[in-house]
Amino acid sequence: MVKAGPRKELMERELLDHAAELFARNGFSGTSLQEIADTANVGRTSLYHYFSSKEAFLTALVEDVTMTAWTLLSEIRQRSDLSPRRQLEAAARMLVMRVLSKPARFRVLERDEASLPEELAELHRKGKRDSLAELAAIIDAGVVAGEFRPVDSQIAALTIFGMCNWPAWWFNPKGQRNASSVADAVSTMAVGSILRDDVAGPSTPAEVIRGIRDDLATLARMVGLRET
Amino acid sequence: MVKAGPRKELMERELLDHAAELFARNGFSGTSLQEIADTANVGRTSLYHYFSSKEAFLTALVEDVTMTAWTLLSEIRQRSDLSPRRQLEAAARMLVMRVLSKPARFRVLERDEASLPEELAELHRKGKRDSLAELAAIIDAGVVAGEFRPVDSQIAALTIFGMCNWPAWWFNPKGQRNASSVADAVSTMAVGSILRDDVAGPSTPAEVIRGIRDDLATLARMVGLRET
DNA sequence: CCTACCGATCGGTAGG
DNA sequence: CCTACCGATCGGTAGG
Repeated sequence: MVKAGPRKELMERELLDHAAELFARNGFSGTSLQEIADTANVGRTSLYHYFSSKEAFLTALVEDVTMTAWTLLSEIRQRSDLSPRRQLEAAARMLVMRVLSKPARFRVLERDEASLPEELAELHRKGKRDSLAELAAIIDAGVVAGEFRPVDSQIAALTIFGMCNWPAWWFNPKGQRNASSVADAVSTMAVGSILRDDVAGPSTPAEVIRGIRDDLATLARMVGLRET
Repeated sequence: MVKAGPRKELMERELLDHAAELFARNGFSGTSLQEIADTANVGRTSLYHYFSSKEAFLTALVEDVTMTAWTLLSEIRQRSDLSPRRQLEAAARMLVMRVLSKPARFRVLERDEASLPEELAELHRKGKRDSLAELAAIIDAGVVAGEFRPVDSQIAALTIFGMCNWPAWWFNPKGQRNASSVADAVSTMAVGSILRDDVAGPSTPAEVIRGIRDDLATLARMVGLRET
């Protein structure tokens, strides 16, 4: 990695931020280089000093966003100190925080997927596929462990990605809610959405008795009795 | 409403379907009228016989989609035969089915919101605002009734919209899952995401005892005893 | 006068 | 970081 001059780096960063906002609002095709230049008060052709093409803006915007989710999800899934439920909670929280750290870039990536150069598009598709598989694996583990309902883990994983990505479209960094509280709320909802619970309520006396026995066992542990 | 010739209506419908797919894939700005014309095997200028401008395609695509959600949600919220929980379940199911009936149009509406003519954009914003309020009202009612956890109803409603809209981006009508089973899965997850349950588990002996008392009351009802 | 188009070309603007 | 341009293609409209 060649160290670029700080002036140039600063300008690149500023141009990218403007480009992200414009691409997120009007799309890649709907944004002209002239518009990007205008927001930065430079001539249009001067942009080519920093980015070799319009596509290079898009590449720079999304390349740091595309591949990271899979790595992070994989690390969470391998943490044996966390139950699947806690893994899912951590995963959802991480996904929301990640999305809210750069909301405009996520909207661009989601929106203008088809405009990505083929090599990057392939990385992006692989990243999505692998991330989905990691999240589905966490969910399957939780189903086997009895923590989660016996859901279709593909649909559940896709739906939870939806929950975690959606804040990119409505979150206002200048609003009253901070990213962390949104992440807490969404991750709690994500866990709740597939958590095994008394959805239907106990429906037979036998189930009620089993519930009482569970409660008594919990109570026994609390007061220090050995399990019988 | 003037009855148009069936031939013209048929052609309009076919053109709209092609336009929806192209707009959904490459965006409004990223799609040329030439491309739409090519997929329908007509000359580009012939399109002007059916639609007065490129914008008219966009308007026709989304105008039937924009305002309907609010009406349907409002009707569900006013059904006094349904508890808030069942209202939420019905609402989520309806939202998913609605999205999956025309996935491409929903993607276009979400993606190219900024390209809508101002009058339609205003309707769209109002539709989203009102729909959010209806869903939040259902959630608030459920919180008051004790069916739902005491969530921030705005965040919860936005997140549930996210869950219900996301299938538009991954659902494959030719795949093995049908729309109805996806709607069932997502609506169950939506309800579960805010349903009051033992999310944290009982944490004090007093809570365990309360749980046992609840179970005993349930058991008493089952075997026909009067509540004490 | 209507419909369903056609080949050609308008004035402007795109990325480079 | 500008001026001066290019090949092409854009959405939209002309006459027939």
